[in-house]
Amino acid sequence: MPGRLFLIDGHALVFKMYYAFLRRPMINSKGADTSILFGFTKYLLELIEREKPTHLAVSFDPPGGTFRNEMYPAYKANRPDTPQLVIDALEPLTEIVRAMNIPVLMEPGFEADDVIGSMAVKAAAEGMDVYMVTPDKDYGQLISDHIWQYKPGRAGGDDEIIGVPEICARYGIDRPEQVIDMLTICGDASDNVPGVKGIGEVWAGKLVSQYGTLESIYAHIDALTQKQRDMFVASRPYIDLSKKLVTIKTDVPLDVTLDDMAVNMDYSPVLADLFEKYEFNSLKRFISHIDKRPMSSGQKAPQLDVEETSAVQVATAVCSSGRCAFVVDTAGPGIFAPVTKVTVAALTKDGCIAAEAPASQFKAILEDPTIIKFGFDIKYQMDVLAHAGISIVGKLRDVELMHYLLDPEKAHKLEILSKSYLGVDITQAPAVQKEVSLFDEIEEDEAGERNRFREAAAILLIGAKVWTELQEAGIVDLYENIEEPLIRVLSRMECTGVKVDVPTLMEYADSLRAEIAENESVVRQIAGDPELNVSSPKQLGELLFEKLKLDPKAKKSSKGTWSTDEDTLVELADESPVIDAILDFRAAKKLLSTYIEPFPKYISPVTGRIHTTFNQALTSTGRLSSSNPNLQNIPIRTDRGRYIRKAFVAQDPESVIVSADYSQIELRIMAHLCRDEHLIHAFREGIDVHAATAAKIFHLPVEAVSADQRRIAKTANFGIMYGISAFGLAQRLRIPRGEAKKIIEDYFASFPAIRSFIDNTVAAARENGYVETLFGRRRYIPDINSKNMTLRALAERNAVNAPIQGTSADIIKIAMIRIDRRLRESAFSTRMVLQIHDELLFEAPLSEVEALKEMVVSEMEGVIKLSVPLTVECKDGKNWLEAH
DNA sequence: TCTGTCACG
DNA sequence: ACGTACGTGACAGAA
Repeated sequence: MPGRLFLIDGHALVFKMYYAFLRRPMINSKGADTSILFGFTKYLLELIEREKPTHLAVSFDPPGGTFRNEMYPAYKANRPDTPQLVIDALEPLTEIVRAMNIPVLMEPGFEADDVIGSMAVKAAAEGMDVYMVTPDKDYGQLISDHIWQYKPGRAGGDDEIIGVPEICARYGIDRPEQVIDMLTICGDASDNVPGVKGIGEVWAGKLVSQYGTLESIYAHIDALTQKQRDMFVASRPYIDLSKKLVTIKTDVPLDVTLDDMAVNMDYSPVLADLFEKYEFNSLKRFISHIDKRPMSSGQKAPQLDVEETSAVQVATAVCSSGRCAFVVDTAGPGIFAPVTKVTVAALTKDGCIAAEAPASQFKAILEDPTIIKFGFDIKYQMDVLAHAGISIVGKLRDVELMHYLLDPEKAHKLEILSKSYLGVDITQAPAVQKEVSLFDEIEEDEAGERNRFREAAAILLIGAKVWTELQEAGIVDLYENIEEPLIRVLSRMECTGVKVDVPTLMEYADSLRAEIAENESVVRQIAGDPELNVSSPKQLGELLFEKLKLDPKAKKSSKGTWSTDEDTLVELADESPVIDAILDFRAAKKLLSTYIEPFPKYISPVTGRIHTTFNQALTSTGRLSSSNPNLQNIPIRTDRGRYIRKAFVAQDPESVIVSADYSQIELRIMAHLCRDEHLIHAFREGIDVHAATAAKIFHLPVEAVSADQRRIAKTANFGIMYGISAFGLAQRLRIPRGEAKKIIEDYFASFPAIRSFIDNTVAAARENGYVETLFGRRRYIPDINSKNMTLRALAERNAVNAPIQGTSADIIKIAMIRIDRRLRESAFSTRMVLQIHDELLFEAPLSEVEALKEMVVSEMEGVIKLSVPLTVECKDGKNWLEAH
């Protein structure tokens, strides 16, 4: 019978999982250690998915001794005691394996080796391809044309398949059976198998290869060197015993047939119950096809029972369980809105209870460092509670943020999570109003619809599940070391705000308005239409390409409308003076309508400052974003735009703005990730990296690189990180496509490591379904296998870019956390006010500037040691413009 | 609400 | 033959 039989050495795999999780075990919500169960089960499910076995069995060592102990009492005698965790895992594991319709092979008196060996030989004789899944080298002796050893890889590494050629090469022998002679000679300290003392693997291999068998070595013992002869003779009395001990039996009588081992993925509903019990949330996808069955044993209809009770009772339950969920209600939007009430939920042995009360009644709980707080968008709640004189102390488990780490591109709304994690509809709007500007009208009507009790309970229950998923994904560290502490840092920054000088803005507004009016009239005049709306792309398109008949080569965009973006217009600049007028109009209008006019309304009457919102659970790559208003896109690239930055000032004449920014951080990260020696060298030596790139691709000495060549190299460097195409590069550099193609070819020829980094990263995305940053932050790339070439190409660019952009985001987040801590511990008055992806902005008293700069630079540069240095530029000035 | 445009890293 | 550099947010007009 043809097919693929996988025989799993259960004990070996259990021990592997025991050690894999030793440093950071998985603890479920009941406090039970599920590391081994989870690791083992996940390995099985992935093995089935990846290798598609037709037949499968797991073998465990039986309790009690085996025939080897009878013939040699010292066998495995000096093994350390089996860890309790391993012992405890065996029975539940057997239950899981059985629920997966996989037979458990166990024969009293024989080890798993013997059972697997016997089954392997038997099945191979019947025409199966057999894979013995084990890391144990003893199995090498069983390998044949139809039997392989399938060696599980170390964490993250690939599994290794060892066949006849590999095993022979490994020891330098001719036939796999000689592994027995090898093992006999070498002995096995951990099993107490004596072997020939003084002979190691190298000599054993040579001798076995030369003489064929152990017996033949003894037959030719006179041909050995004196030393070797002595060693073999000394071992003679017990060498036969050793050989018996290391020889795996292949004739154990077994009842199990091939049919019994046929893979049957129609799993028992019991399995779903077990996954529920152990909280294997991330494994449910493997059994989703059975999950849908109605009314499997013990499954309840989805519901969310919350008993509404008194604050005192809830407080008691919180203290005894050590955890709670909380939801804050405010009168109106914004971080200065007064807190109206707080709802707290807790678990008791009878279920979930919750109570609402004025914030002050829960102050003790919220400020108790020993209580774990579950919440949703905790940063906002921290902001508003701070103004009510309440701080949130202790561990923070923000359901939104945790879920963001699991898959940043999924929706993180509470009602969606409730549906998917609990099967419960909690009705209406998210737990907390977000992203509403300070002075928008308060939305009425919602209050009656929402149920804070249910929301708080849902947060608590979802929180436990999402937490186990973080453990399963191995990204608890990312949460606890980066995102969780960052919540407090960002909250402080939001509450601090930044001072914007309105008179500076207003003065500028007047000159911009004049410029806008002037250009508007020029355009209207040329158009011969006093009604023309210059801000309307549609009207502009019609003017330029129909009325004025300017080069109509571009008619792109989805709806077939004329494109009038800056690139298009610049191409046409020679053909009509109207173009320059339009461009000037647009530039001035943009500044006025985006960066000047809206700003006064964002100034808080409480602080006189602007308080942006940093969105921590939004981007696909791990960056922050800023909104209401966005302070991460204040102009800098043009002089007239940059002028806006003059309005970002320090609070008083005794203070200044300090700006610190990473130099070329993404390019440095790429250099580190791809280990390209030329790039690394340039950064280590402090050489201008774009010039160095130009020198490589144009085959010139660095001194001979022209400004234009450097510019081209700089564009190419960025392009590479974004997943360049010849078309894109050509367009950006305004050169023919052929030239762009040549540049890209020369680039990859000059930096071959980058080519393979890109290929490897795309391959990893295909293999795992996701890519990750240096700190383990994930981005899933589902389109990597799409048949749609455009989608797939985009997915490949994302796969390459996400680890670079994301690692940079991780690094500056760590810097922020450490700087924030130093600011507080060293009692600086300086406050961190903004983060702009690779730049941090501070407001500092003059007296602190020097100490601050030194501290900030050293913290930012010292976040992590890469193969290239991280360098930071730090300057100060009266305003943001001068601090650059 | 969607689209086009443009500000930033 | 196809589409064409990564990640954001805000504004104005069109629908």
